[in-house]
Amino acid sequence: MVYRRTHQVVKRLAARRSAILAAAREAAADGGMAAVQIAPVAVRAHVAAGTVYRYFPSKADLISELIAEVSRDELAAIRRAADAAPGPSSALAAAVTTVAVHVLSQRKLAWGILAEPVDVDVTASRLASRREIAGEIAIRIDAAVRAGHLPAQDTALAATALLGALHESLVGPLAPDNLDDPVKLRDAVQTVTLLALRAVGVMDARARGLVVQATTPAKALVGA
Amino acid sequence: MVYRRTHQVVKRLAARRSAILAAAREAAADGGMAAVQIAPVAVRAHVAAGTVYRYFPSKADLISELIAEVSRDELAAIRRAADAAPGPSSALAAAVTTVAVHVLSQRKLAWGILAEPVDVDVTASRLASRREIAGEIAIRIDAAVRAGHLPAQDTALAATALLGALHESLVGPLAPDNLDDPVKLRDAVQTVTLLALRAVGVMDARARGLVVQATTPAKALVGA
DNA sequence: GCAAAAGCTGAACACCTATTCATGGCGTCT
DNA sequence: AGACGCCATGAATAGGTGTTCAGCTTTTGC
Repeated sequence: MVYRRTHQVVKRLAARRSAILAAAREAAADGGMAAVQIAPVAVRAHVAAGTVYRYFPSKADLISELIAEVSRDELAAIRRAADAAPGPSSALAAAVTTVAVHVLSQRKLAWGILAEPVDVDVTASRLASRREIAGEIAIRIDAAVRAGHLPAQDTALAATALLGALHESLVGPLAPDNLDDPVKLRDAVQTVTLLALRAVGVMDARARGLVVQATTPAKALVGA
Repeated sequence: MVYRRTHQVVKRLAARRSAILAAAREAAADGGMAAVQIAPVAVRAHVAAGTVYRYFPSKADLISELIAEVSRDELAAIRRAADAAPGPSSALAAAVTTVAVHVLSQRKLAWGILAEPVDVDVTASRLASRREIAGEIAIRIDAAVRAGHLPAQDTALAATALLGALHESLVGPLAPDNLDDPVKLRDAVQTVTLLALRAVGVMDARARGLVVQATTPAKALVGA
């Protein structure tokens, strides 16, 4: 063998791969999943269309990785927020709020990751993504239940329902469209968080709504 | 003019149109929206592919009407159930239960109507469908609020969130897949109804969960 | 029965984007 | 410096499905 990948090359390859993924993410954040087409993404990443296929076997794989990546970031943010909370109930509230703020900060991207029609099959990665997030929420609900703050319940189902409520009301087609106003945005987050927490049995949810103020402002979360 | 539509012909045309819509509905109930393709639908309706275009300008229109039709049926069922209830809270519970039972009875169809990726743009009719159903739920929430059974709240947002919770947990990708068992089915309906009612502030929701027993059994609702 | 008009047919077309692959360029090792 | 081979290119290809339309069938009114 007269050719071996040098460290420099490996780094360049990795960078290019990241660039392609980043380009896909930008495209999705910009115009939804519909905008994630091979040719435009390639242009964004400053490579040729064929090059994309040297890094991803197919468009489905590209989008799947995109979903996985966003999902990982989201999960990390949720954990960070929840772990920083003083108790199980606050942790749950923080987790819910984090999801709400994130999806609102990146509506198009969230819609694309969650539910937007795509011409390739990405059900598997979407399922995995939802499972991860729902699982994390379920864990937090469970903790609150064990701490005696919530009634016993089917935590998995409850977590799924919570996410459904958040997504539908904040990024779904019926979501209010005037959420650019920061005040209304915060109101929406608070209202939905309140609903979600009451759904699982929190009684003093209104008081906990204040945790919204304690979390990192939306701006800082946009990039995460 | 030596040709005028006779009553008989008008009836035949209407019948054919219905047949095509029915075929589309069957296809959707059978294999989701992905199965609603012009050629197969035409076969099911016993017409040629071209004939479909004599009744619907495009596939998007066909699917839009399908969505509208199912939505109308759903709305009627919700109203019927809610109006039969003795009071505002029961009406709300009945409405929620009806939605839950219906989507569970026709998972594939519901998924297709609500969220399944489609290759044509049906956002408008989906939006209208959601708006109608959510509006009806909002009305029922509002009635309960006015009766003093629920705290004041943004009823439109609450209704949207409720539907999101129902849909995600019952027909979404994370929905339990063993809901063929009638017992588990009823459990799921009851659990999700409980969650939904608590979300809007019902305190004695557990007791109201019993309304599930009072509603028409799933079997009778399948065709509706 | 016949001409005119509407309805129906289904094979051919059109369109759109993911995917391929022959070609050229660049990095690596002796 | 030179030869070898990986990497990148992007125009051409492929494939599938919605849509069209010229010809055929059915219905109507006389």
